[in-house]
Amino acid sequence: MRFTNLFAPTLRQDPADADVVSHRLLLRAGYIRRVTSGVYDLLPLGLRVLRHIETIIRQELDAAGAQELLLPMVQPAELWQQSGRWDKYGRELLRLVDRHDHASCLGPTHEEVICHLVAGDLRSWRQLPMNLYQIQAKFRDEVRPRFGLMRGREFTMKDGYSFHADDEDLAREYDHMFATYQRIFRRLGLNFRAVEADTGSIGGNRSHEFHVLADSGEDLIAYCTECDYAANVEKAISGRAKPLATGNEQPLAQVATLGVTEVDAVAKLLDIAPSQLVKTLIYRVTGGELDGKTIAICIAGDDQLQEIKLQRAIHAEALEMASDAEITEAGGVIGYIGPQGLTCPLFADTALQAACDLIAGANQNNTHLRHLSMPRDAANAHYFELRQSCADDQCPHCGGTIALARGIEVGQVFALGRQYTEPMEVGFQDRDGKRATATMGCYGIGVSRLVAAIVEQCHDEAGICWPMAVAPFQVALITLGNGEMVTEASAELYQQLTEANIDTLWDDRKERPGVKFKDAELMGLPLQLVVGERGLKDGMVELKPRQGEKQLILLADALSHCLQSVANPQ
RNA sequence: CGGGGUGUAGCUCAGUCUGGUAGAGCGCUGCCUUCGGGAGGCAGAGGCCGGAGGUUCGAGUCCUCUCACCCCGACCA
Repeated sequence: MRFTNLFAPTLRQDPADADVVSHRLLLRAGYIRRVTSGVYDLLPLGLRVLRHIETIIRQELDAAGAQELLLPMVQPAELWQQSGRWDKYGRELLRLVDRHDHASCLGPTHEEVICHLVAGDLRSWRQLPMNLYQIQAKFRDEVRPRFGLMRGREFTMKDGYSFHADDEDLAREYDHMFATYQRIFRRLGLNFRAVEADTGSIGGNRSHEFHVLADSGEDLIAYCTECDYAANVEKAISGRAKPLATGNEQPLAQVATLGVTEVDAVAKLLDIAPSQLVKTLIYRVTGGELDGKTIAICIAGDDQLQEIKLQRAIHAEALEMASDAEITEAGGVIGYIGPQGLTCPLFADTALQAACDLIAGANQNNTHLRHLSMPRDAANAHYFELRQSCADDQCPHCGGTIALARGIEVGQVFALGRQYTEPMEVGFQDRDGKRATATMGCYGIGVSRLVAAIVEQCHDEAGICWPMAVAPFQVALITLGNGEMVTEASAELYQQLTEANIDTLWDDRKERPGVKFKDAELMGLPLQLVVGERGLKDGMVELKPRQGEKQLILLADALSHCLQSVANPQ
C-alpha cells in the first residue's frame, strides 16, 4: 500500500477525550474514530490489525476442531424468554420493536440462538461433540462505556459453543479450549495470565478468564508468586497474612468512643491494630431466598468485603447498602454497628470464625465493645469466604505469597453444563436409546478489545509497537526526498517486498523525513526500511526494527533481510 | 443512576468573571525556499461559539431549559 492511497489521518496532538494510552494512540495514529459513546469506526489500519487477530484465532480454533458459522445479530424475544434471560439480563440488553410490534434484541451473546440452532438438528449422541464459533459484532448497552475499544457498547467478539453428550466430555473440551486459548494469546505476543473466575450472569459451574497484564486493566487478579494459582479477586480465596487472635475469652466490656466511628480512627483511639476490629455492614438483598431482606456482614477491620462473593454465597441477584432507616430497623446504630443485638440475618467472613478479643460497635451511640468473641457473642453468624484477597496473603494451595495485579480480560471459558440446554430443549438420543439433554461449554474472546490490550502492552513514548503477528503492515518503506534515484530504488524495493508477500506501507508522500519517521513510529510498524540519497550513493539502505538499532545493509540484500526479520522478529 | 468536568475552526485551546465587529498554534490550499527527525516565508480557505428559549439597544459572554461527550463511583460477558 502506498501511503498516498491510505486513509490514515494521524493527529499531531493528543485528543482531548482520551486518557488511556491505547485509546489515545489508536486515535492519534489513525486506527479508530469515535461515532458516539462506546461506538467506533475502525479505519483501514484498525481493520487490518483486527483481521490479523481474527486470522490467528481462526487458525487455532479450526486446528482444534471447531467450525466457524455466523449467527444473526437481531434475535427474537421468544428465545430469550425461553431461557429466562429476557427478564433477567437487565438494561444491557438493547431491546427493539419492529413494525409488526414484535420484540427483539441485539445480541450481546448467543447462547439462546446457538441452542435453538442445535436443538433443531441434534438427533443422536453420534453427532456429538460439536464445537461451533463465530466472529461477529456484539452489542451490550453498557452503563458506562470507556477507554475506546477497551469497553465499547458495540464490539467484535469471538464466541464459541460446544455441545456434549456428558459432562466428562465437556470437561475434556474445556481443557482443550483452555490450551487453545493459551496458544492464541501466546501467538499474539501477549503477557497474559489465566485465572479462576466467577461465572457471573452467564452462569455455569467452572470458568477461567484470560487477562492481559496491564496497569490500566479494569480487573484485579490475585496470583501466587510460587505456584500456578491465580484468580480474579471476585473469586480468589487466600488466607490472611496474619490470622486473627483466638482463645482468651474475657467478659464483654463497653468502651466510650465519643464521635469516633471509622475503623482506623477507633483503632488509633484505643491503640490497637485495625485487624482487631470487626466491621459490620448492612445490605439490602435483591433476589434469592433473602429477596427484599436486610442482612448484616461482619468482616475484619483491615479487610474489604468482596461483594461478588457475598452475592454468590447467598444466591442474590443484587446487593445494595441499606438505607439509614433500614439499619435502624435492623437494630443498628449508625457509626456504631456491631453484630450483637441485630435482628437481621448475620453473615461473617471465615477469617472471623474463631476470632476472639475483638472490638466491635455496640449498637449504642458513642460506644464500642471490647473482648467480643465471635463464637460466643455472634453465635447466629453464618460463615463464608467473603473478604477480598490482599497482597501478602497466603496461597490456599501451596502456602506461598499472594500478589495482586491489574488485568484486561480478553477471554473467558465456561463449562455451562445444562443451564441453557435444559430450557432451550437441546436433547438427543443417547447410546442406550434414552432421551438426554446435551451439556454445553462456551468460550469468548474480545477481539476488538484485544486490539486495545495489545497497545496497552506494546507501546513507548513515540507510539505503538505492534508485534509482527498483528501489525497492519510489517514494513514501513520510507523514501527520503523526491530525487529520481531514491524514488526508483524505493519503487523497486516496494515491488520486491510486495511480491514476497510482505505487507509494506510505502511512504511516498512529499513530506519531510521527520514527518515520515514520526508517523511510522506512531503507527507502530515493526520494521523501517529507509531509502535516502546519503546511503544509496554507496548502494546502501537502512533497516531498523521499531524498538531496535538501525543497521546499514546493501540495497541488494534488503529483501532477504526483511524476509528474515519478518520471519524472526526481535 | 449519583458526583465532577467539557462543548468556540479539522486538532489542541484562549476569549465567558467585567456583554460592544470571532482569536492563537498546529493542520489544510497555492506559491517560494528548504530537503536525514513533526522546517521557514508570503498569500489564502475554513465558525449558526452544542441546541432552544429568555434578559438587553446589543449575548460566545448573563438567566432558564435541553442535548452530547469525558472522568470518578455504582453496575457489568
